[in-house]
Amino acid sequence: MRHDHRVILDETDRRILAELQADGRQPWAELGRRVAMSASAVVERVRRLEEAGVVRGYRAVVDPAAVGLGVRALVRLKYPTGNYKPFHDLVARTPFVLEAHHVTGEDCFVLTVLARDMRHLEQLTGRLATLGSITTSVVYSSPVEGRPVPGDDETPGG
Amino acid sequence: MRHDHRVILDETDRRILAELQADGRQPWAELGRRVAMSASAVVERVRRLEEAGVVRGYRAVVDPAAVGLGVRALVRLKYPTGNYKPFHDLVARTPFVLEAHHVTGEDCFVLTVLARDMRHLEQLTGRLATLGSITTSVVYSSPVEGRPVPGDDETPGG
DNA sequence: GCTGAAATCGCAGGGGT
DNA sequence: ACCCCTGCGATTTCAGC
Repeated sequence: MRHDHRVILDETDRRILAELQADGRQPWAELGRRVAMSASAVVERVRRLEEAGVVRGYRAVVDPAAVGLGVRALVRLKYPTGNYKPFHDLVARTPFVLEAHHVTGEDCFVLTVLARDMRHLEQLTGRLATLGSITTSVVYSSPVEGRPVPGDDETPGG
Repeated sequence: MRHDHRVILDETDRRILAELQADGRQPWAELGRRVAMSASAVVERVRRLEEAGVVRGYRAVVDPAAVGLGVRALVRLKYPTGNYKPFHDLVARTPFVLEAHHVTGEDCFVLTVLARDMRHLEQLTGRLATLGSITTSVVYSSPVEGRPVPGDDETPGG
């Protein structure tokens, strides 16, 4: 659970990470079978990966549309000041903001937002617009989503 | 595992989803304790949530920086034509593209990209730039990340 | 990293409200 | 529709090697 320092992974570690990103709930015994190790050995490796901060946890993947949040949007925010307090306060009490990234470029922040419908999105963006100038892009579809973090040596023809 | 049609969730379902998004690997017995139900009852509910497409799976959360991918960027792509084949082909064989969203606005696509370092990012964006005009924003930090999908009635003072 | 034994869990079947 | 209990096989865990 400590630092973010680089960790050296061998081939088995990478296979374990790929497996756990594909199915985070499979039994250790099953995972052991897939990477050709005993259950106890695989558990020890996973424990070390967690300890090293490589594996940060396990999460169920929930489909927003299935729970009534059918609209997804990316909101870019041009934030005028260096006082980030109002920004943090607003996103902290707005659970529909799934992500907020501080980025280079003209737009200081990029947010990923979920909304029930366009009316709800209008309301959410209205609140965000009190912080600064925003640009909203509504997501039509996501051709790529939920890809696993690749192993650090992966370079498949490109 | 069926359609994306709306599903009606009660309070218990929402608590289950919150728990499984916080720790997707906890034993059903433990989850039952937390929502005050027997293990078998909680398993039955989770099975139904999976069946309905609300829970799409379980994934380990891997820290990209810990495996040597210390750079994250958002790449906006102004795609000139309606022929999406070259785009899909390129992202399909580029595992460092974690997400690709088709969005409204001037930029047709927004991609989330991981890279080992700036040199690697330069290489990746160079490839993407063959498809169309791009705008790259490098992520400094992510004040909000990995938030759970909120219950559909959540409106906490905001 | 492997084995082996005890505790725990997962999974079906059956039944109650 | 929803929930609980029981039984058995599989899994987890922790010891020692």
